[in-house]
Amino acid sequence: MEDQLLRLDNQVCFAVHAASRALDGVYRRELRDLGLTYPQYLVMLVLWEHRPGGADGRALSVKELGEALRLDSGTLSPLLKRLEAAGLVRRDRDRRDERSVLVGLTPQGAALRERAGRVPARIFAATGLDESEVRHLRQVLTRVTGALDGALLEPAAATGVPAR
Amino acid sequence: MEDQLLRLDNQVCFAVHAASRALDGVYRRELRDLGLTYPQYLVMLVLWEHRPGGADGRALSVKELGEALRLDSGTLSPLLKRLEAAGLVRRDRDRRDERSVLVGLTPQGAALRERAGRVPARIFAATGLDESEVRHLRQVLTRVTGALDGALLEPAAATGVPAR
DNA sequence: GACGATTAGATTGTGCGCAATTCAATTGCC
DNA sequence: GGCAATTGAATTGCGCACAATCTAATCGTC
Repeated sequence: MEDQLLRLDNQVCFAVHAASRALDGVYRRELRDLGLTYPQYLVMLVLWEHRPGGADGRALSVKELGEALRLDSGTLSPLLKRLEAAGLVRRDRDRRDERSVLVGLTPQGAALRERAGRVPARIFAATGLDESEVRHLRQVLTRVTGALDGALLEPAAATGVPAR
Repeated sequence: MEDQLLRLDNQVCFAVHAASRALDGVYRRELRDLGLTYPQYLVMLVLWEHRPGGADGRALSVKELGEALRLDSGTLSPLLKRLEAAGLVRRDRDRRDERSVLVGLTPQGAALRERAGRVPARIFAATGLDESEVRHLRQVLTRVTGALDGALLEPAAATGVPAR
């Protein structure tokens, strides 16, 4: 019986892993003519979101981007350099705190938003889910991610009863 | 309103992506003293499963492993070489079909199964889910993965109504 | 104001994942 | 039997992800 539970658990972890890769595959196709990968698209989404006006909305530091996307500088630094090389973002040192690098959109980066507009609908259709399932799935996964991140902060063996 | 839905869709995709990485992080810690990464652990799970007896259970080809794990040779070849270098698996050409490589467990690889036994329970605890939630989540994700893989086989723009 | 501690990014190294290509073995067709 | 097409692995190239380390800037404390 315990064996049953454990097998089930393995399957759900694998299911998350496999679903993530399958999503990545569909995004890869849908983003190809935008010249973006899925992680790059995520960065662009955050940037688009934070300048709802058109003008020169406020830029975000690498740290803020990392907090929003749960990524560290080891991932973001090279990714942002690629977006910069593609002409989509600018990276400038913050004059108020020279440790920070502020990431902002170029006109081309801002303009890309419109072309990316149809992507979510295609992905949504490809999942075969309805809206309430999406809502529920998001809620469950967000809770799980929080629990997993919390578990990582604990010693290491805190899976059950506290030490007596 | 539609915009709202699209945002939700972006969120659920990100939730899958983030949950997958969070899971990977917890597995990383739990598998550290086994010397395995999560993908390596998945390969070992498949091998352990396919030789339930103790003896010299049947080996699996790289192709069969790839089908079970949804991975291609570009990922599996170097991964299996690392497992081989670690002394956990053997790789031998199939004498019946010299194109195939059969992957089998070494005694050390088989022995590792026991030490890995406690891992699933720790992961399960870390997710904070109960058994029925796990079951439901697995079912939804498996369905989504199938739908996404199916969508990849279609032309590219088949998001809605078929052409009239 | 000087100095140790902290913080933000960048860099390096390792491994996963996939597309595209290559090569050898096998199969199919004539 | 001979040759083209197919199949199974391996390799190459690129990008993501994370740990560990490094550097420079800033902050705290005295």
